[in-house]
Amino acid sequence: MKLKNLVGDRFKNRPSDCQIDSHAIMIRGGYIKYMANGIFSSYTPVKRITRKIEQIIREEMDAIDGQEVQFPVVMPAGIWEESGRYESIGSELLRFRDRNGSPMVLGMTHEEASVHLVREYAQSYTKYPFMIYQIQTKFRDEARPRGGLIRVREFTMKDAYSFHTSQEDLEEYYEKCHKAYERIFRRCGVPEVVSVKSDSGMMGGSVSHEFMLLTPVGEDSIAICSECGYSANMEASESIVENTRDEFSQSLEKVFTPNIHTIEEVCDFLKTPVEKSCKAVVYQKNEDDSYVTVFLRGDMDVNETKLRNLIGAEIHPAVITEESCLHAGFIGPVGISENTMVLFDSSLKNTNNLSCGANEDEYHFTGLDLSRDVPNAEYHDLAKIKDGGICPCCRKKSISVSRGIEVGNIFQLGTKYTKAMGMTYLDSEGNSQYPIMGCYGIGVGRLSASVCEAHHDDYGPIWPMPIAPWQVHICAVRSDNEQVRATADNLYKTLTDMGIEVIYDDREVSAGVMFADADLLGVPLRVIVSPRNLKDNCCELVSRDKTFSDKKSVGEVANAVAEYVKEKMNI
RNA sequence: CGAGGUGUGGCUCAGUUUGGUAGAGCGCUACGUUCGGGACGUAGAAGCCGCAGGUUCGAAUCCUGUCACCUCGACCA
Repeated sequence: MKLKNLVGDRFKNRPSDCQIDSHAIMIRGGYIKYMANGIFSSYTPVKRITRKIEQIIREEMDAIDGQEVQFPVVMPAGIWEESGRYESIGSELLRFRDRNGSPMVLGMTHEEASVHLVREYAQSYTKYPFMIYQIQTKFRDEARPRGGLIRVREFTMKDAYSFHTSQEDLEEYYEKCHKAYERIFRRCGVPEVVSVKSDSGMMGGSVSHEFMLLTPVGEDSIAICSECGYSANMEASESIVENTRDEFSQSLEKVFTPNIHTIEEVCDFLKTPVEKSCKAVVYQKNEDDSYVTVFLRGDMDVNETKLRNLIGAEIHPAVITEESCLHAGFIGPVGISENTMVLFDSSLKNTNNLSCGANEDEYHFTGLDLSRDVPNAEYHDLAKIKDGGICPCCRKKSISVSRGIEVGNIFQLGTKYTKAMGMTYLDSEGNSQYPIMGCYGIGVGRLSASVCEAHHDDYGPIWPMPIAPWQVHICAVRSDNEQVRATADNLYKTLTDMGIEVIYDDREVSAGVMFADADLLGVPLRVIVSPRNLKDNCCELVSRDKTFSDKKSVGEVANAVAEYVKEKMNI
């Protein structure tokens, strides 16, 4: 199409309320228009981008046997009452009543709808497994939208739901979906998206991953190990922070004099009854029979799960007593402060040392004989992971913490929704079973904004060819010149006939305006037709990212463009 | 929901302290001169100064209330 017909203003000033670049660019470039808090309209360029992203998603979902369906945006409260989420979700779920006074909700996610859709169909194990997905508008009444399309209240999302008859089958499919996601992000031009372990939050279930585009403006903090590839959202990451022995000892002395305390003294300090003061978790290492002992405070149940993931071994809870300490190789009382755990290994066996735990501000227990050198002792605070900290997986000091935008996620849901909503099937032996579910989401609009955030310069976005609003941008500099106009018109027609998507700027404006607008549209390949070039009977090809430029004779330019486009489409 | 900030043509902002006819630049319209990185001249159009009360001869400006937005928290399939 011709640029002069494109609806939407492009302008020079950065709007003052835009905090992040992608937001400013999308406003300045005529991509989106603000309507209300967290609610935007999209102009043609961003609509074309998201349409292409959606098409890529469709192809990859279909390739793993997904079936596209569509759920309603407006749903009766009833099915949300079945799952229990009508009550459990807060004001993020928009509730209202229809003309008859029936309670309704605006869909913010569609687990309930997906179960509702298939629970009559899938009553036999022979129907499984299957996956259904949709690409559709969702509404979440977010407390604080921000960053243009990064965090909005109304948005388009691809959400998929798979149903299985065994955990193994779910895990196998989950892995397939994980790989499909990697292909999607690669094809959208952001192969740098990483998957990280995450908390499953209100979705329920156990295993989940988030797909994060790493960028300083992201809302989440992610810990990544450069050595072993471990990665996790900070919310979910187990962490190990090493304290040097000196720091540790110094801090410890502020709280206790270095001598042996009784368990009563420690418990008194911790304000915890003796009988339920602590529990020890002891497990046996694979190698050389040595022990690692972890002491948890009695009410730290949540960390037990994390710990199991961390250690990858059975854990044996026991109330700490003199006996259990002895068993673990230690003598005397042990206490742990809130959010603090201590790991140490059995090379300490038969010393008189007890362990000490630390958090950032306080060191809460004692028994350590500071006069003795204990070279193998490790003092760890598992409460917070830090930049430069120790990787919980490979134990090297190789953790780096980055910010990231969550552009997708995948969950192993289990039977939470099928149970709650009474969906069952008969297995091959005639027993009634609950199907096991997985769910898989990608925020389409957020992904487009994330690509912009990851690939832009001071002048505008640099869209990857597969999702660019147009593939080629023709600038007819001095279109009042007859030869320029004729050449550019002809090139526009030729390329369009070849099936290439062209935005054609034949306005009679100065070159500066023309190039600035082209930069804001971010089309990956630009063809400049101008009197200066035509003097040599050629046209100029320039890539938006400035890494490529070439001159081709007027006769060759169309083929050269087609070749370039074709090459860049296959990334 | 808590703390702070901002509301003035489409955009960026000045004017508010000390009340006195509504301002600039960009953008927009017309004509002319320019023409490879947001050119210039001339002439125009466009604003109930977020909204509602109040004080005053007179309010963008002072007072009260309210709404919206921004930032930081809380929250967040």
